[in-house]
Amino acid sequence: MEIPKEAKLSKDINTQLNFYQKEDQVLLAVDCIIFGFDKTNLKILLIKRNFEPEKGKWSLIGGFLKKNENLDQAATRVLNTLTGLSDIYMEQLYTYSKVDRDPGQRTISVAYFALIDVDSHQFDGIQIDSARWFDLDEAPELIFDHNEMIRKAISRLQRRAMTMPIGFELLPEKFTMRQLQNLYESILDKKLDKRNFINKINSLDVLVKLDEKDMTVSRKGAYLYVFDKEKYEKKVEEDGFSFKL
Amino acid sequence: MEIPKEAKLSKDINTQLNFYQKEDQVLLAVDCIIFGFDKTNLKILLIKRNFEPEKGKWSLIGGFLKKNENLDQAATRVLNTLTGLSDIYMEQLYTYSKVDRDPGQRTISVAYFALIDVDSHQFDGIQIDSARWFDLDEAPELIFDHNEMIRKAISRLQRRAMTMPIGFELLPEKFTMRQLQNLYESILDKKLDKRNFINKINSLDVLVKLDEKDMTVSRKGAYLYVFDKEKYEKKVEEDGFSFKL
DNA sequence: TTTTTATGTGTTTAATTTACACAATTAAAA
DNA sequence: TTTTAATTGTGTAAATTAAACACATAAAAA
Repeated sequence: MEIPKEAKLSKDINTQLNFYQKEDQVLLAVDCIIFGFDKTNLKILLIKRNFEPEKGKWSLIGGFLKKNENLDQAATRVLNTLTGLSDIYMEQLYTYSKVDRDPGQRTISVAYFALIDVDSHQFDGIQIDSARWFDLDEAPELIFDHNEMIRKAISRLQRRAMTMPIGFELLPEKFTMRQLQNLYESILDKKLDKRNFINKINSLDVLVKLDEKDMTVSRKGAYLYVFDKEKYEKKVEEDGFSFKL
Repeated sequence: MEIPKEAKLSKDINTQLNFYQKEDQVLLAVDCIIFGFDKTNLKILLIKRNFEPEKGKWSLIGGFLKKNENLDQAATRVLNTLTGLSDIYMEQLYTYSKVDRDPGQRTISVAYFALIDVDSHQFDGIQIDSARWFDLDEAPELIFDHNEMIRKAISRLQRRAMTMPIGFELLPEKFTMRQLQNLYESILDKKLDKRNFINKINSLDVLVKLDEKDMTVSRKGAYLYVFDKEKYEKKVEEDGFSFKL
């Protein structure tokens, strides 16, 4: 997201709890940390700015809140503009407000993170040369406080993955146990024991094992699973079940 | 699903750049959920609004972000204005942006929560503006989305209390084990086993037991403890210790 | 036929969490 | 002076959960 230099801000400064009309107004941006998983590695989607300031530098995608939408809608719109995708898991992360965070103009940014499955969504948006997937540990230096946003997003994702069934948002509908384990290893950035992982997942009793096998992955093939969302929600509703890995 | 071409994406970005002056600006408020503990119950501090809209209704304290401060500073300032207190634990909670959340004007609000010890801080501030402490389950209907903010704040506080040593922010410097347990029971809204609680706390090895006793609390008296912040931070630093209750 | 490569599967041990009860202290009351 | 009442302070056993650990199977490729 670009921030123009010629900022035009109200000069009014008031004490707390005054009539609204006299208060300072600000630009409110949304920036999206887009996580993707390609069956092996966790990645983030970045764009290269082709405009000033900070032209040529890598950045999160972003945009400004419009008058007639809320922040969730703004984040969804911004994501859709870049990728063409809709129905994507998104979650508000944190609001960044350092006075000079954007050298162009006073801007407050609400960071969101999104989870998408790279392979299932063969959108062309990332083919354009200004957007690219980066492995988490290969992400370049970003503009403003975007690196800080990513760090916080990773940490939030790690926590969420342990306590909510959001990992499936990063996988195709059908996936192998190994892919699921790879995903968690990528998110948590550590190796997991295969048998303990599978035992744990199975004990949660929210996956359905298909008869179908993925034969591309090994000579033997690997059984495919799907996440049974209805079953999960029923368990939450009726038994107060909570997904804990 | 729409798939943007390179040209289309560039155009969007340039449009944004060229017409930045026309980006909508908004009022950015901060609202503070102030938790207090009076050695028995967890409470929140509310004020009765003395201005329109919604004059006369109960509300969180709040104010507007000024252009020369960041959100943390705004929240600190707002809290200080009401209570006269500084050096208070505060944490950003969530940003609320429903289009018509404030009937007066389009306003986005960043919620913060604060933790203070009611008894140690005999501040005069709560006399002004019809401020009052409410037990959590006796809080009245609030304006706008403030009840929703409180629900989220409670849930965040519950999580934080289990994983960070923030409970001590709600207690006087010296406290008894029973007071600490009362605090956790209030926060988590459930009874805890006395012996298990004490064993757990002691196993963390971050409290110092004083020779001093609090004689007001029972005929026998109860030993006073203090949280050894330096020791805690040293453990975190050197051993990667993490506070888990 | 052998090699290669990834899948699929259980048990034992350690660590953590939970359940649970009674003696000690001392002010106040009898 | 003795009894009563209220609250503190303390440990162990059982249950649950987490962690460590190895080999046979399938099937394509060589």
